[in-house]
Amino acid sequence: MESTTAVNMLSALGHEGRLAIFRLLVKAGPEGVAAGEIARTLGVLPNSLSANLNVLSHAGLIGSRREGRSIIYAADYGAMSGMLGFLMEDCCGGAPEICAPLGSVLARVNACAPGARC
Amino acid sequence: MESTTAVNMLSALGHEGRLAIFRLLVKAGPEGVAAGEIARTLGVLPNSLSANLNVLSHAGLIGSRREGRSIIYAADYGAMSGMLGFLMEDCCGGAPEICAPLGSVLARVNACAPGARC
DNA sequence: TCAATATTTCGATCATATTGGAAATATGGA
DNA sequence: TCCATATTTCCAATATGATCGAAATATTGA
Repeated sequence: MESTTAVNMLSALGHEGRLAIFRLLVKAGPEGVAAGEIARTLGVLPNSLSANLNVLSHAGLIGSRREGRSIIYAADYGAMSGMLGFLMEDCCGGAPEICAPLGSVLARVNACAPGARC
Repeated sequence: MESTTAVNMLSALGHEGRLAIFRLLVKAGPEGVAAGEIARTLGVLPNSLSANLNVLSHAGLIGSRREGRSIIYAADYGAMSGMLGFLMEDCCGGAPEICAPLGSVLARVNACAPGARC
């Protein structure tokens, strides 16, 4: 993963409202949640939500699909995993057994992408 | 972990220079790296580095200790682990076996705190 | 086509973060 | 004490991001 990509993701998440949105979607799973339901759940204005969803989407952290007149947003677990892996790269010099397992586990999270059985 | 804490950490990392500093410290391990060496390695101005180290420090992501006339900075693995755990909380509803292992692994990373054998 | 719901775009104001130069502080050695 | 090294603080210019109201677009059903 490029450093710029990770920076975009992290700065997107470094915002109270966007972090709440993303965590909601992470909990919700690959099926995702409609924008309106997100707005209702978190109690935010629809235009603020739209702007924040746009930031998260451009960062690659979430994806969307239309369903009827709603637009469903879902976390991109693969992207998140890539970002976490980038953050932990060569943790503690790569040698210690304490940090090493992260790599393999993060790789497994990739399987939790939208569309996968999860 | 409080949401505000996680936001501070993520927004601290959502910056090209600070992410580079933090990744350098994550790689370096609990012994840490002197500020001057960080500046030389990354090729940044000492005042910019100082400001960025301050942001990372206030976010709780790194710690510091004086050693002679140098100040040694080191990643706080426990804090990082807490932030990652907060981000992944109840991933995919908590049920799926694909996301669940993250929790246990992140707990183990806590052992990689400064001072621990790592 | 008309009305209702869902979401996005626009535009202005306001606040906050970044940058780089220069000076200030702190430590160690001669 | 004096000097060199290491790091931080101060400052002003610039740029970027957040917020909110209001209007615009898109989809569905009558």
